[in-house]
Amino acid sequence: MMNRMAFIKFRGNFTTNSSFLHSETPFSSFHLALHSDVSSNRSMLHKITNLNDALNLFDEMSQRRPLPSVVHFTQLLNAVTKMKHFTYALDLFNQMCSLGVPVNEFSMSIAIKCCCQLYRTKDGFALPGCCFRRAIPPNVYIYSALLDGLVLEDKILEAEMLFKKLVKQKLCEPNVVMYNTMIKGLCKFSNNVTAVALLRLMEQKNCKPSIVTYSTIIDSLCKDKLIDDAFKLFKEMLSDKGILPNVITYTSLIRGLCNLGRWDEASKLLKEMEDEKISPNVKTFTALVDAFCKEGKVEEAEAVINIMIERGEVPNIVTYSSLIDGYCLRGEMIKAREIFDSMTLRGLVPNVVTYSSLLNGYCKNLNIEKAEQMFREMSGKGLKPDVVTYSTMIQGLFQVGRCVDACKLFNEMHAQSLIPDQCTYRIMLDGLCNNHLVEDALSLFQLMGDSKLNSDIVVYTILIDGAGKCGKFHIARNLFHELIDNVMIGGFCREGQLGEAKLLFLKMEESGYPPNTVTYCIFLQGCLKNKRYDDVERLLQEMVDRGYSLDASTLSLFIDHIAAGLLDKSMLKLFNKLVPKEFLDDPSLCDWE
DNA sequence: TTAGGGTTAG
Repeated sequence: MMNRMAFIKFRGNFTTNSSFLHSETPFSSFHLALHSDVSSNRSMLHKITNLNDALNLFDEMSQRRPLPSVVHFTQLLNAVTKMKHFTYALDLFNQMCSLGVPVNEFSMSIAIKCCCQLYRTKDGFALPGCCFRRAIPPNVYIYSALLDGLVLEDKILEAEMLFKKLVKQKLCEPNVVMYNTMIKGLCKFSNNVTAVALLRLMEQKNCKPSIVTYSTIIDSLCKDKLIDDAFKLFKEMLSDKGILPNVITYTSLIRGLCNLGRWDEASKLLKEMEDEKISPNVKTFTALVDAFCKEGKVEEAEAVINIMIERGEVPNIVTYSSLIDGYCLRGEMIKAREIFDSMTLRGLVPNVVTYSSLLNGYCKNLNIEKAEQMFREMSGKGLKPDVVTYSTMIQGLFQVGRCVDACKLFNEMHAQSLIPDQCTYRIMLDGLCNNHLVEDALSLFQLMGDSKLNSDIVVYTILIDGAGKCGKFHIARNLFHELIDNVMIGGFCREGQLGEAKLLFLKMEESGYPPNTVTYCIFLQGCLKNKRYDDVERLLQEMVDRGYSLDASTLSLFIDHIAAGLLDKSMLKLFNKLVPKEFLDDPSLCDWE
């Protein structure tokens, strides 16, 4: 079970083309275009498909007097952005400013988008200030670009705060794209409930949801295995709203069904989509390949690949990585290696995921030397092992009893500024316990600050089991009590039995198992969800006194309640002491008062 | 006469 947040997309670096001065394109044609009418200039801009042409055209444009209009510069800026050369686009934007081109909200929004795509959303936020100085009112395009940047960087709380601030202070009226961006962010964190609530809010505010809105939520529901809810929404979209599904909507649903092993329904849906004259694409086929491989059905997966090739679709790196997983799962490592090697012949360059798949295969088949070889090989190729690679390797080392090496690698991972996730901690704790190092496991458990990790029932099970096996029944019992209490309090809160929850909460202290940070978060969430606010402030103060902190989901709930005017703003002061610093590093976003 | 949103793997 992998945390969805761990799947941060790989960002490829582009290389600078050094043949800047040796371009084969005759620039005079672009030059001429600028003299002629606007429409032909536009068509010229459409023909620019490489960076050199664009940069040369920019040079030429900037030497002309009078300067071409901001519209022409913006078109060029956009062309560079579409090529994903964000650094160059930003550089051009700066040059535009130096040249005195009167930049407007169009060019500004492109510049902000570039900052955000480069994971420099903070710099993007500096630009609206620049907008004000230039008397450009930031509009819904600019704010949407910033919102998208926050979502891209997983700063979901800041994204929510920005969105609410925009609405509350009437800085702009969110449109369908802005709603979709916020919904995408919520879905990225599996907050489907709020995503659907936002969909309903859109309807209320007469902002028509689009196919993008529905597809985003449907995809998220499918990823969380809530396939029936996904189909409910699918039907609503089709029957009530008359919005037609496209290949993306179908692909999400087919993947959802396949991952649950509901093959018959998946194939029915595949047929339905073809009847609607919507052709499956590489991603649709890859979803099938992946699902077959996860069940070890590599023959079926290979058959799908053949069909897709017959249909003129080219399998990509994702398709083959899935196939490698399939063979690894069956222990057919020679075949897995063959697929890996054949990728290069097809012009596909294996990436971190591909390497990690094969490495995982070697670990699971207890060929640790080969796994270590892959680990070194990928570094040699300039690919940095990520959290998943490290976790896989650590697990492999524990499995062959090499605990010291496993711990070394865990430390090395820290040194590389990689943050261990839920999966890494489970592997570490399990590895230590299985190798009779329960004391070490317990100290590591104490060090795990994140309450999401601390409330992980799997983690508790590993530890209780480990402690029990080593005869440390006292420790096992303590852990068991902690777990049971947290589960019970959570259960009472869900059922609306706040009185029972509170009773148990108070009893914990008396019986020598004091509530931990997780217990507090669970109980506080219960109070908020049941609109019982009498104890909230006192509980927050207790948390401050005990040095505990609020986790992201509890904090997000608090923000919702404060924004809705259900809680006193004076509580915001307590948050400063209870919120991990990284959530509040941009004070401009937190001025609710 | 220039700007924004949704689907792929470990």
